[in-house]
Amino acid sequence: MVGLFTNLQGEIEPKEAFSIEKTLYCGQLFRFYFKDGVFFLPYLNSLLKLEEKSSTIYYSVFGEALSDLQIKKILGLNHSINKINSYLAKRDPRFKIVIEFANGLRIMSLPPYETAISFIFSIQSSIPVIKKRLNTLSEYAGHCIEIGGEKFHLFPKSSDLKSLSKKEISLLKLGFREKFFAEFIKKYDETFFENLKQLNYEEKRKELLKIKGIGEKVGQCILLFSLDELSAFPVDVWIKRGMKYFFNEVGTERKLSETGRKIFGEFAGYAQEYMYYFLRFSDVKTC
DNA sequence: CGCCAGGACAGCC
DNA sequence: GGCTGTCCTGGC
Repeated sequence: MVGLFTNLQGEIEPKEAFSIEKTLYCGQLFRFYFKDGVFFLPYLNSLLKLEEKSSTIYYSVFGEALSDLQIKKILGLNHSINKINSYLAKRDPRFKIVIEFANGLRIMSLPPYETAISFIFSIQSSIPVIKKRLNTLSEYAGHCIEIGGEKFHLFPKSSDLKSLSKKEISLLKLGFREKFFAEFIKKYDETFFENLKQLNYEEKRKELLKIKGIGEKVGQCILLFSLDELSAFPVDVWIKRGMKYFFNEVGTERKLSETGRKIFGEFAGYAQEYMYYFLRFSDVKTC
């Protein structure tokens, strides 16, 4: 249990397009719950409850307090989305249809330690599988918050994970990812990632790629979702198809990522998430 | 049951 | 630097 419950409440009126659904279902965050029109998001020592009613966001915070400003930052509501959209449309007008379709999606600002583990778990895995692994881990080692008889588990701290037994690790069924995870929790903690924030893009990227289990794609996801690098451009199989479909570009992940960053500049990460959302949820088939 | 989806890495050139 | 084979689980 996390201390005494605070139960802060408030509301946010987004000034520009914002959709909780698009933001949560685009694969940046795996662990959230949806029930009766309400979303629950574990975030560090807090549980955030969100409800969208006629474009107002009503929130409650359980566990550790979060300010209005912090919540906006977590949800990407601090980004000037109209400016970003017109910037991207200008960089490549062929992309307008994608921007239109995904409008409302925001890049979140997530805790890097958890994000790193989440994307190590994501290697060669589908979203439901990733979610199950992360939930199991949180149930073993994370703090629990109970609301109205419903239990929610926060993501474990580095200090919790260092004491995981071999057996508990094996129950996560990580397969070949297990060795990456076991080494990761031994060698890294939250502070390591907080310190990365002071480096520039290329330095951060290099540091991440030194970690076993973090390659080009996973590294760029961590940069984009948790290390304030909106120009990162992670290339997975979807984006690979998309780059061919929209720009007739092919090549390695590294090369396509550089191409995407050249086309879309400082907000390439938004273009990447928009593209992912479009490829997965629009009717347009690219292969 | 077989088949497929999904990235990192070592080993090779 | 790029290419190839291998690694494992769960859903269909």
